[in-house]
Amino acid sequence: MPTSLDIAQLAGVSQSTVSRALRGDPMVNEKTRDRIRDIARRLDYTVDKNASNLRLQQTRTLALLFFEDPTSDESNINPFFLSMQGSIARVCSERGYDLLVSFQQMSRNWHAEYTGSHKADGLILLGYGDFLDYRHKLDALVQSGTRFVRWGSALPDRLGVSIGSDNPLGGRMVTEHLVAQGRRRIAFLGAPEHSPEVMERYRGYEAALRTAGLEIDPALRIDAITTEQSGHDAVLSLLDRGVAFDAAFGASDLIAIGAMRALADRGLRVPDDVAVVGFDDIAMARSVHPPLTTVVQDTRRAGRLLVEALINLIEGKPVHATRLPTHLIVRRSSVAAGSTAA
Amino acid sequence: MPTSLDIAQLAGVSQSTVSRALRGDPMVNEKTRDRIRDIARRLDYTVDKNASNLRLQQTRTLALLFFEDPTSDESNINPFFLSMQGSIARVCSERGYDLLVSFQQMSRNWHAEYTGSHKADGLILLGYGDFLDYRHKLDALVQSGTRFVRWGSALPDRLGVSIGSDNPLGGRMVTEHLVAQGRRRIAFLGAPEHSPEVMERYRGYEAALRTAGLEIDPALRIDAITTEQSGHDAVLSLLDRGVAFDAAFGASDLIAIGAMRALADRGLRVPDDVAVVGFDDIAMARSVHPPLTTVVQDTRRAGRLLVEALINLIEGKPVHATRLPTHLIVRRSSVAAGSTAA
DNA sequence: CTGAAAGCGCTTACAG
DNA sequence: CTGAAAGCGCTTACAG
Repeated sequence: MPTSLDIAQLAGVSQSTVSRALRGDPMVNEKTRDRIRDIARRLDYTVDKNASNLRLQQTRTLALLFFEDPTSDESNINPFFLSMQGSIARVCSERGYDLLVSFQQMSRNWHAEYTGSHKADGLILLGYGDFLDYRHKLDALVQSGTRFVRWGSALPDRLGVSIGSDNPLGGRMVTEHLVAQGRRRIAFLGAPEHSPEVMERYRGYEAALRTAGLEIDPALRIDAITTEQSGHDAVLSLLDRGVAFDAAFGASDLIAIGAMRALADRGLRVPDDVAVVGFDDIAMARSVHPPLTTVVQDTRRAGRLLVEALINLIEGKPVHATRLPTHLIVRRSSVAAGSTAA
Repeated sequence: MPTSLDIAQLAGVSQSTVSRALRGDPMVNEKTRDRIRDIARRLDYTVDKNASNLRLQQTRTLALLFFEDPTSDESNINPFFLSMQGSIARVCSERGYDLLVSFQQMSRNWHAEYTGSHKADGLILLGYGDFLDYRHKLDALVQSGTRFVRWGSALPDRLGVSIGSDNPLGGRMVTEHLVAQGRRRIAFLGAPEHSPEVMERYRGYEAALRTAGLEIDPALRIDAITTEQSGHDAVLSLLDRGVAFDAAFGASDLIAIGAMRALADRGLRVPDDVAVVGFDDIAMARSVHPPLTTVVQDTRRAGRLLVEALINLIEGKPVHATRLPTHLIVRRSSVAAGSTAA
């Protein structure tokens, strides 16, 4: 690999001048600069990032950390998070940053591993299992002065900057829609205690039921983590307990899709016997049968905001938590054929 | 951030000794080593990667480059490639490598950008648009001595190391299956000229037809790139041309899923009127209606092989192209209710 | 077993 | 406008 010294020798100037010319320093003579750049191009020269990063004390790299649900054995990343990666990667390259991607366990020391070692200037945190563990890790990150942003519900400032959807509104819209469809016994499939976002969705659900004058029956709430299997199991256990319900609100699309499978397994028709709604609008929501009504989160915008917030943080600019609008997209899983409502 | 010099001062030793102790050099006294490690842990010290990489002339980082189809406007990465990322990331971390991820245009100079600049020790190439452009880029990479592996069909050695599925076999299995279902006019949706993998699948299709004594009708072959839209359009144009067919083999699941939509739009039943088969087994293949018969490629193993081959290349060990076994998974999209065959 | 020193390839304040 | 020099934080050959 050629170095700036090689270029300097060929151009008959000092290595300092090469460095200046290549960085576009206006002080260098235009002719000299052009000559140097020509030679650099000819030799296919690129600045050694390790050397320049070391000198500049930066990395121009962001680390995207996905968290696996510890309870699932596999690389079970919710496709919803994966769909954000495209936009994150695009905005990073737009802003001249590289993106390091890693699937993480909660046990690792993210600060030491990424920012402490100067592999990255900051972290983007996506997805997580149980929030109790996660909270400790966030606290530690704040302690160590690590720059990070995360996708989630906006929590007290000390846990860092978060970008997230308007989950309470989403939960309310889903529930109001189901009520408008004439549903009265709406099951909630999700684990509010283990995730603030799910808690917000649940609060929206409760609020809508209350407004509609419907009972909030604890028997209708059942834990589920974000996997099809878990949604499937949740429905089976409701049925086995003999709990009557005419609708199911899955805290995520994966849960809702698993729920639809379980209903089909037991010979129940969606939406005629049970209307089903999810949350996320992953690609599969459109393609399942019947297509799934769900809450759309703007992953494109989310990715952009995450990256831009993190870069602002790194550059010492002010940053605040942001809540993104959501909207309901009604598909067939929640609208019975004979239904009068849209 | 503490440096090794800070540790040295606290431990009352030289900075060299700290470096040796932390790297586990057996020459340092055990007690000294333990003391140094204790202090390092207490200060939350981590080796500066820029400094150590510069000194060692390596990066311990691999770059995963996804190629977007230039004809599609959006971050339209085939989910099949995304599903490989999980396994790639896992194996990287297992082997102590970091993973840089980027969505690339064909126009960029990957060598200069990643390996030349010492951001990565090697490249993993996944997905691409037109092979003609791609081939030039691969040639250039070989010229520059860049270490890289790619997912694709095994081509002549000068284009680098490739890991890919047994596409000819996959194409044959699909076609034999359709023939066994009594189908005689099997459309092929894909662009063999623009992708060696698709060409291999097409060859398998031709071979199976020939063995079955069926005609190879050029009218049944229609170009499509790997998007639902393109599969959709391909079927519409076949229908509009009045080409009769009782089965469609999509060169990818996305194409096949788009084809199913187009058939539904035109009031044709799958599989009764037209049997449909895809290739890849993306998650959506299971969830579409009817579920899609397809060829399973082992993405887990593929990811592992890609990473391990690249690391071997980097370490100067011998590496060879590998072809992975595939198998057909039969779902309802290809088996009519009254069908006698399995 | 340990330390002093060189050097990886840059960037930039300082001097001219 | 340009060059000589310092220094970013490591690793390791060399000397003891």
